[in-house]
Amino acid sequence: MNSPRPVVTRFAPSPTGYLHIGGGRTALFNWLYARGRGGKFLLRIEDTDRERSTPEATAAILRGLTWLGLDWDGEVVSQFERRDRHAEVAHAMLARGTAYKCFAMQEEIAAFRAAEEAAGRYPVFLSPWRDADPATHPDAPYSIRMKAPRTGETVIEDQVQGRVTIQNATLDDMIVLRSDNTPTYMLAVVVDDHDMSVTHVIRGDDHLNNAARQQMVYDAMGWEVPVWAHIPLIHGPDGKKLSKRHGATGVEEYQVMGYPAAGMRNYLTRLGWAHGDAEIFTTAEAVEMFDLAGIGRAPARLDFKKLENTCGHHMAMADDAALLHELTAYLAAAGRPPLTDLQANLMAKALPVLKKSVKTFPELIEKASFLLVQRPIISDDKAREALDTVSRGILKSLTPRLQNASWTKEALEPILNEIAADNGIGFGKLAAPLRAAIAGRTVTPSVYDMMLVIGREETVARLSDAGK
RNA sequence: GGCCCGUUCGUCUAUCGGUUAGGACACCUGGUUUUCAACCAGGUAAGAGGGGUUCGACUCCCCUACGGGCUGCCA
Repeated sequence: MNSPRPVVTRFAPSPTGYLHIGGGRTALFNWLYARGRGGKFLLRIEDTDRERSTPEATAAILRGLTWLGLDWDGEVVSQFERRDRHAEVAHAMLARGTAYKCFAMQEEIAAFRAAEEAAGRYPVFLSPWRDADPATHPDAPYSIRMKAPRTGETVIEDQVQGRVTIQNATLDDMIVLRSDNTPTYMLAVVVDDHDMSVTHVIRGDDHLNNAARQQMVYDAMGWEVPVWAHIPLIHGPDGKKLSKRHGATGVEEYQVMGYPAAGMRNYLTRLGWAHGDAEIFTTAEAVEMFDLAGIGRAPARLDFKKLENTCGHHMAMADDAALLHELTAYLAAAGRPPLTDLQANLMAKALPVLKKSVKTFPELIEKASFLLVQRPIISDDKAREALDTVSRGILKSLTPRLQNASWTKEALEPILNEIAADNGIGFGKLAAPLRAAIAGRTVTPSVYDMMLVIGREETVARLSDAGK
């Protein structure tokens, strides 16, 4: 609070799997907050758990962030590589008298906890070494425990949750440095956040209780406590914590499903955060509007329908060239065949029309099938029905009329209307076989749009094929 | 078990003691249309329950219920 320091936020995932959608949102909030205030957004990989951390997971997290468009400042920090510094701080605490050597064995502690729990009590392990005379210390491995206050309370001034008070008596003297000299998470986060000059810690509220213990470390070292903001976790549509059984939980899965990144950002920003009635906004606008005060206190549920709707708006407002670029990236990510040069050219022409009515890239591909197929076009069952003998005759009579027409909607419209009238049918009846002939299916964009995109030559060729 | 947090339409939310409780998604109806869409107009729909405080509570306090989190020499 009232800190004169420039804003520095960070995202600090542990590399034990893909980037979770909840983690992606946490990163997004940190990113928005920093970017909106001319601050820095840092990335730190919490890889101190050597058993579970993998370089593949780190790579996946970076890919996910990159896809979401969240760029970080400076180098990615590896927490593991900072272990010497963590140990150094633990020893500094020792020297300051805010920590002590504990020789209690793990088995001893585990047994104590088991016994307490069996007795129905809350196990707070009080180490007998807390006030022991150093002269009595055995020559044995030890861990370093923080000498936490036993009485009173610790108050967390949280920007989202408000003032949270924790009784110190419910907290035991946590270990900051293990007996093998490696730091625990509680120590490492604080040391890293301090060293990285992090001013605002925005993270999941599963860390709210941890904040009290971490604040004690800040106090023990005489460091300035950062601004806390613990945001509620994302839940599945059923209100339960989001897990695999709800379907996609990884950010990259959403890319593979074909959601545009801009729509994803907009949706995720609005999930658990509001700014009046603002619903659809650009990333620049989000950066401008985002604040901690707008974050809700209750966990929000993922709603795919709204995600799709939001994505639809972003598809429609996207820049054509950028959209084509993202489509290419989508195809690669989804393992679908890339566009040929010809297809890319046609797509560029069709995009201004197609983008208005699609929500995702798979839907875009579906609507664009007329320009992706090659002659001879293979019709589906419904299209074949539409191409009955009578219809084929009509198409045949249409072909020569198209040869000389100028290729604009204004010029084509009267011709098609005339053909329809000549055959005593409405335009709707004529449109069906036209769709079938041009696209091989009955659900397509408007016939004019298709004809204009593929051009006269191709249109005539397809109609001729169908007329045979 | 203990501690901490949360609870407004089905969903995301606005409201910051006085509103016909607003918007968006979804849903329903109608319109438009060359199909599916898109688009336009309208509609249904909410303060978990119970006590207080107050002239007046969705807003403040307490209890209950429900949901979530933490309770490791994991992060």
